[in-house]
Amino acid sequence: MKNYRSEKPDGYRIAPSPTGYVHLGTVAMALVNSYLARQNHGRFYLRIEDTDSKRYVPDAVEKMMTTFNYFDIHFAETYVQSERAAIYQKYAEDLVKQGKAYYCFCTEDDLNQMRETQLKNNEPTGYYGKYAKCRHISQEEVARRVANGEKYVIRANFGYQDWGDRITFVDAARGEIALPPQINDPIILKSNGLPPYNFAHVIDDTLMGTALVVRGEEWLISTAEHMQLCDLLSFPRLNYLHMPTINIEDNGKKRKLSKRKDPQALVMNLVDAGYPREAIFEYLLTIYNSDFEIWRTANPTAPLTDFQFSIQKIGTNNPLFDLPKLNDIAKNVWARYDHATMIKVFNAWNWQSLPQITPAIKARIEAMLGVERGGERPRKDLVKFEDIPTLYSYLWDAITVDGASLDGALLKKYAAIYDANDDKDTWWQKIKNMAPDKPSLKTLTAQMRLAITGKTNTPDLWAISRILGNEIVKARLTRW
RNA sequence: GGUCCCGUGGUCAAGCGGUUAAGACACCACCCUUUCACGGUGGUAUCAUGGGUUCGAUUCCCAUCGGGACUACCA
Repeated sequence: MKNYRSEKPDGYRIAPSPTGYVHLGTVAMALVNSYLARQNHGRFYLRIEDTDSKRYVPDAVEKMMTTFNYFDIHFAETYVQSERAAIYQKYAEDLVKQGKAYYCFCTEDDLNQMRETQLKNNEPTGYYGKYAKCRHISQEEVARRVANGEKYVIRANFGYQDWGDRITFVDAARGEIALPPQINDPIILKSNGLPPYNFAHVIDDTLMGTALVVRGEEWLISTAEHMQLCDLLSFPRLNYLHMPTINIEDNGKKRKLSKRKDPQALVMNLVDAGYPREAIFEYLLTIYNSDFEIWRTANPTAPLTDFQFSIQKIGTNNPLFDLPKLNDIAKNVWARYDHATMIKVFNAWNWQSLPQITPAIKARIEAMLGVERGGERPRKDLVKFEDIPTLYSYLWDAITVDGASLDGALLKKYAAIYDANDDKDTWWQKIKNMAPDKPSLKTLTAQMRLAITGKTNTPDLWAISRILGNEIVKARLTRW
């Protein structure tokens, strides 16, 4: 076991519970912690918080690791809380021996009854004061009841300590916070022999040497209890940083991103939709570090790891998830990639999910991914691969065209001179020759574009025509 | 209900006692353009409210209101 006293804590971590899915917020925490670890020359580690036996999900850890790997998130160490039961038990028993914790035999019914009474009397709910019945059970009785096979939990005895009016600490992002002490005697060991979050957190982060506990804002209030637990265990108090949580607007109300209602909440949904990983990182960085965008503008092509993450620039508001913003970032990320990278990323994506995909169409898509790419002003119309069937619908054989405005004779004239082998200048020269004045160049190209692609708004027509080839282009031109 | 956090445009936000209150997204207009884009320029729009403190408050204090979180043998 690590002796925390002899080492300077240098760890940063994420501590998800294994539900099988990685939440956007978890990726955000991973991102922030890995920056902090890198910048402070610390370790970045993973702790699986699986002490809730009711919430067991098979293969959950494997599934999460797949996602982390996909995002190139790697850990120096990995801990699993359920494998550490003996450690928590030892600390809990030690506290019992010191009179700082005690066995509690109250059943669920007892506790429900207690809560009802408290509610009825307008008293705060919880296990405290006169309601903490098991505080005073004698050692003999404890031994007897345990021997009898009665179920029990271990509770910290906060009642005997004097915690003062307030417990204060400095949150790395928010400054000084003053909280009333927890007066309840919290459970530190559940009847299944495992600790709940509060106890496991304090022990693990102390033993594992966490320099800064970076976690969601939802933990802010319980920090008082965590400090009391540290005190009880004679551990130095931990350092904390509470991050804002990402919300979403629902009927004019803010609420946390929910994995059931909001597909964006699960990062793999975003990935499956064909967003670039980097866009997800960049979006999270714009949310969590207000000068990221300024840095990105100044360093358009620098790798993300060059960015200096700053704790001072973490906001304290809970931001709303903004899909248009993510989309914009995605466009810019794609625009930075070269054609070879695009093809690589596209192939790594589950392109098989595209409708009616054939080798020929896939080849067209890959070619399309190179159109107007590179150079000073790359095109920015692709958000996510999932959009390809609508964005580049003309790459499929069957297209629907609203041809009401099309001039069949004109298009046939163009079909007659079109040759996919022409270079761009030749192609353009032919078009100019075709339309000295009669139809303006603008109308002519609009007609061609509509007939060939079914759209009024597409990338370079010459490039698209070449990808489709003589046969298809001419067929589409001559059917009006 | 209690406790804690938060409150600058539609969204993300800079600001940290004196500013024409940055910037990004979205929206609109115009410009550029050998097609479509990209890009460029400009525009609409913000300090929740009420009290203080101060020569002066977006900035500091208090109250109100609003939003969020916690209040489990879940994390």
